[in-house]
Amino acid sequence: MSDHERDHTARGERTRRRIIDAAAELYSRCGFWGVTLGDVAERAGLTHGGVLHHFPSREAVLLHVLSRRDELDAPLLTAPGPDPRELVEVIVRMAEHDAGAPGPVSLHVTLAAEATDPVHPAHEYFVARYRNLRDHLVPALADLLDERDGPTPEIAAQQIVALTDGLRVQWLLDPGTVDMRAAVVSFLRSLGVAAQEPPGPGNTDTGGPDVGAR
Amino acid sequence: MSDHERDHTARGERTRRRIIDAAAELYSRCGFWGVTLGDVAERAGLTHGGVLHHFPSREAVLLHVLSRRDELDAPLLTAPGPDPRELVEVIVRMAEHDAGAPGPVSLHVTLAAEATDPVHPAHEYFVARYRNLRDHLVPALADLLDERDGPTPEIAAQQIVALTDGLRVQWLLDPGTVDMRAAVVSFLRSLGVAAQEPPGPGNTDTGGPDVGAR
DNA sequence: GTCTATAGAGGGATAGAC
DNA sequence: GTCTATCCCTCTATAGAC
Repeated sequence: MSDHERDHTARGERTRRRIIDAAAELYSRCGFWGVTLGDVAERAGLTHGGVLHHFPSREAVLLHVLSRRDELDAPLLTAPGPDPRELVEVIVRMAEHDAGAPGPVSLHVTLAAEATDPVHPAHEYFVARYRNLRDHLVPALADLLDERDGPTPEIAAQQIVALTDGLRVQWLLDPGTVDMRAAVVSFLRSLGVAAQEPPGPGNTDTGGPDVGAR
Repeated sequence: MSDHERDHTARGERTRRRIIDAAAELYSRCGFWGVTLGDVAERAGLTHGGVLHHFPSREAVLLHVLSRRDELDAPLLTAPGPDPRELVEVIVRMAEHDAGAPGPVSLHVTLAAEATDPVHPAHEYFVARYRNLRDHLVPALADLLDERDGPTPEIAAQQIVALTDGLRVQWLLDPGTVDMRAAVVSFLRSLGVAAQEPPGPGNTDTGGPDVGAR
């Protein structure tokens, strides 16, 4: 491959990436139905014809946004289940991380709710994602929970994912009224899987590993 | 007022109601951005011109859908806070009721997520709604919780609302994998506000009173 | 009270110039 | 690889017939 060709395709890749990032930002605010090809093109710095050179259709842009998201948290979903001893820390770090990253949080919340409709182009994606996520948490929870007087690991996984998602909605609507980290830590203590004292300082974005439906 | 006039306005009211109900059903599947005036008109059995005779704009239809929703659960939001002794029962009944009513659940989940965007026409509505809902739960929780080793009433209210919302998303995506009632009951037990034995039988729609963000 | 007609803007997608 | 031009369709909203 010549230098010329390499530069050529490298630039194409960069443009595709710019388009995907632009679309992700817009979807995070307005959802898939609220964003047009023209909106995406404008934010990516080209025309809507240009976007359609890189992606065959509007729907294809969405699917590539979702693939990109999977790449970004591949460490989470392809890795083996979290070490039970680290589970609590991982979940709490996710809440802290979320609190510093409204964009990705909003992308998840908005698209997941839209994709509730079986006809939505991302429906199958989100069904599979939630299944994987819960299945990913169950083994570590099975280790930590006392099944005698607490939820089953399956129920606890549903609860943790639900709590996380629900807090995100309240926080996005009205950030000042919700403390995602405190609510998550307190829940893990109620479950009996976290110590009584909080494992770390307040609402800081540690940039640490990520978990949760997002 | 003549009989003629009364029949006239009564029919108008019925048509407005039909339009609002049609819009609510469609919004529950596709959100506000995913539904056009033509869609609403078709389902209500008129043309889009007919719809615009009753409502000045597309946005007005949405706002009337939200008002209608408020009317339907006025007993919840205008009543004084639940009696602490009934709080658990009310919350559990809500989960059971939801499990039999995907339409209203989906309307809430989809619009709340969309309305996360400050520009969405329903943004202010949902901000206020969540504030009211949490404030409504706090007094009863303050009565029930042992503050020494549990969450504050404010945090517990955030958690209950979040758990409920999050479970709804998982349930709508994949009903077979989620037991909303079990997850809620188990959480209330973890909080120490519900007895160890479940207060009633399995997933039955009792048609009882309603609580929750919806 | 509902319809048809129409305006005017904007949507997604294709073709071809550069 | 990107743009412009274009097609055809759908959208919201208005005006006026019935």
